Amino acid sequence: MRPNQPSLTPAGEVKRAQPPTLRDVAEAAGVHAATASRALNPSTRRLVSAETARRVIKAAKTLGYQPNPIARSLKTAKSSTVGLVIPDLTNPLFPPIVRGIEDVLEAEGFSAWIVNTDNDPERERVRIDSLRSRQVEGLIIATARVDHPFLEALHEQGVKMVLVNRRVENLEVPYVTADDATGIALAVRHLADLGHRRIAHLAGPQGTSTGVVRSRAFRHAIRDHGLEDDPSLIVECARWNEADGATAMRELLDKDDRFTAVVAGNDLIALGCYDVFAERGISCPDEMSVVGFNDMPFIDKLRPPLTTVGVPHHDIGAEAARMLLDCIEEPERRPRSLLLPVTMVVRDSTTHPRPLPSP
Amino acid sequence: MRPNQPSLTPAGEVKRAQPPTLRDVAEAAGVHAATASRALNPSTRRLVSAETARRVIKAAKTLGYQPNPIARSLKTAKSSTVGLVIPDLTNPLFPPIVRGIEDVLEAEGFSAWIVNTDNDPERERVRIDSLRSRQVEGLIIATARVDHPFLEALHEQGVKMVLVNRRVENLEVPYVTADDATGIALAVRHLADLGHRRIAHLAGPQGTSTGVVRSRAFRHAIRDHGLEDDPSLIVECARWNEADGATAMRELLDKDDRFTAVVAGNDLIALGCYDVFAERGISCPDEMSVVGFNDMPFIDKLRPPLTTVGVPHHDIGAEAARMLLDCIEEPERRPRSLLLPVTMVVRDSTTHPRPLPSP
DNA sequence: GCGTGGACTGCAAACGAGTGCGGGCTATCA
DNA sequence: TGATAGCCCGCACTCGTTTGCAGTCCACGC
Repeated sequence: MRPNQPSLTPAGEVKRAQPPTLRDVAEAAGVHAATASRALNPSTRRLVSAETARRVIKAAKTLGYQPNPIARSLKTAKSSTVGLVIPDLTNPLFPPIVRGIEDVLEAEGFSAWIVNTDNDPERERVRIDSLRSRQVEGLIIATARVDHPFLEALHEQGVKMVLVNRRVENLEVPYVTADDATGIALAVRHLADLGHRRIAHLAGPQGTSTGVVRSRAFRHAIRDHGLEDDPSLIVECARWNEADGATAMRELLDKDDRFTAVVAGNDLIALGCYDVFAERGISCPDEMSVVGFNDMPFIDKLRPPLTTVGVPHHDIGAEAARMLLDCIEEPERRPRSLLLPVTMVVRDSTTHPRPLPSP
Repeated sequence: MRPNQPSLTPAGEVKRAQPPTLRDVAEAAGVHAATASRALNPSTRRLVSAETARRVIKAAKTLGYQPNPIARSLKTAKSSTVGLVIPDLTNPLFPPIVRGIEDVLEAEGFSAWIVNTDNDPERERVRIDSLRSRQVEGLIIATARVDHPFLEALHEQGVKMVLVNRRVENLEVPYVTADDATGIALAVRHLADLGHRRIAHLAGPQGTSTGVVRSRAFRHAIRDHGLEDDPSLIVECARWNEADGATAMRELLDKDDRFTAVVAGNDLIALGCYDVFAERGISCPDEMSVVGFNDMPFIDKLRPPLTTVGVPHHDIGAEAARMLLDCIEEPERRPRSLLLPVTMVVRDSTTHPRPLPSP
């Protein structure tokens, strides 16, 4: 039945190609499987004598015994596994976060199942259900929207989770995000220092907390610096990508030609601006300054290198993972969230505004 | 003991918060668990009467029954899981491949464990061991080197695997790669057509099949077009990244200033060239043309947009996954490999050579 | 009327590890 | 010497599912 049948030794016993099991170890050490189990598990080792523990451990090592995590999970109802829910892995924002998460999980003996939702709620539901049926012990979620009933339902069912990059309104769930408000304030100050007075904002989707926080911070910063406070200078992008960034930029240019700088909701939206500049022959930064957000990999290689707000992606992932592990270990702890510091990364997409042509 | 204790109904029975099990379904349908199992599994459903199958399925649906994959794996020794071994997820080459893999796996009810090796052999060994102990049914490997004893050992132990982007010498293991040789031939022809006669090559590491195949194809193409065949124009990069690409480019420029174009082993190496151009005030493409390889995301946004060889990353992943599933389903089939077609993507980093300054 | 066969279904034993419980042994003390 | 406590260790069951085997029931044919 099995492709490679167990071969018979001359003595007639079956030589198993299968990896050794706990019983094999026990037998080799001359003890019962239960004893072997206790000897191998540090937290129960005190229940066996030092001598037998030593024998069992040695036998395990010589046999190359590896505990079967599936059997262990079945018995303990713990999987040492968490789910990681992101919109799309090919968005360069996420790989560094994922690495941060995995680096922490790995150190604790955990692993992550990654699922992509493509921002489709139905797909998200299906994929999360599948994660839960795989007995994940918690979820790290990067797809949260401001109003997200499904996540609320999960939370009420007691599913442990941590949000990254996003928050959900009225939901007592820990989150880890960059300090978006400060980042935007830094960006606006940078432009104001350069002399810009009329600054536009291509806001991210207002269905995401990130979009809301950043655009609110933008309005505050404009007022704090006494800059031109014109609501029509704020346009919302439907999604966080280049195409929608370009669309918003075109809309903005069509109705107003007097602003000299743009704060983009994130780097991809800034990329969309670049596309429109190319279309319309606008030179950046001479005619228009742009600031992005995130400092994505390779964004420094663009034409021109993008001035942006640097975000500690790896740390965001790492902190989120650590926080989720904390929640798993002590379920009674109350949620604690984290805002990670950002930095202003000045490159070549921003400069002094060109004096307006005299009329 | 358990944090949320099972609550008691007025009747005194225990209301379990736990998800329903197969026995619950069986009980609800008035049959034995074995029968329920057969009814729920399409391939054994013919063993039970249509009527009971209907009852069981209905009961499962009303209870919201989800089979426990852990218990199933323990019994069947199949995990519906494969391992995916890559050097580093933050290399933009991999996310599209990963998506291709997951799209196929998901459709077949499989999932992937992703591990990053950072090209460290020891780390690779540990991570693959951990995958195996998690009972993965096969591996997709993107970290293969030309000489890779560990992979050979795995293969001899009967571990099913598929290589992506790479091959291993003398190893009968299926692989899926881009048609590297044709890609390089296209790149050289493109430069030859533009009038370049003296073309350099920043080869990838010769410890990887990709590096070997591409540099061999480069030498062939140079001869086929009757171009200047100077071995000193080929420099090997230690790794496939920007820093090593830049190092190689500096070395090349220091010893020869008469070549007018470079074929980079991949896009990241080409990025390294860009850095050196900036350092030394060389203008691209006016003074030096560059061709990359892979057509990474966002590489079209560079200064200047990179001419490169387009590779169907998503398809590579998808085909590799399909191939692995085939190997799992019919272990006796002989290995079959795949070379996927590439395309020439001409952008602005290549142009006619500038006539050499008259002496 | 009895044997035969086919169609279902239940029983019980697995898969590999973890764990409450009890039994055996030794040491200690009266 | 006998009772007791304490330390180790093994027995047996459990997690949820699959599956070989055996049994039941009914219909059919000789």
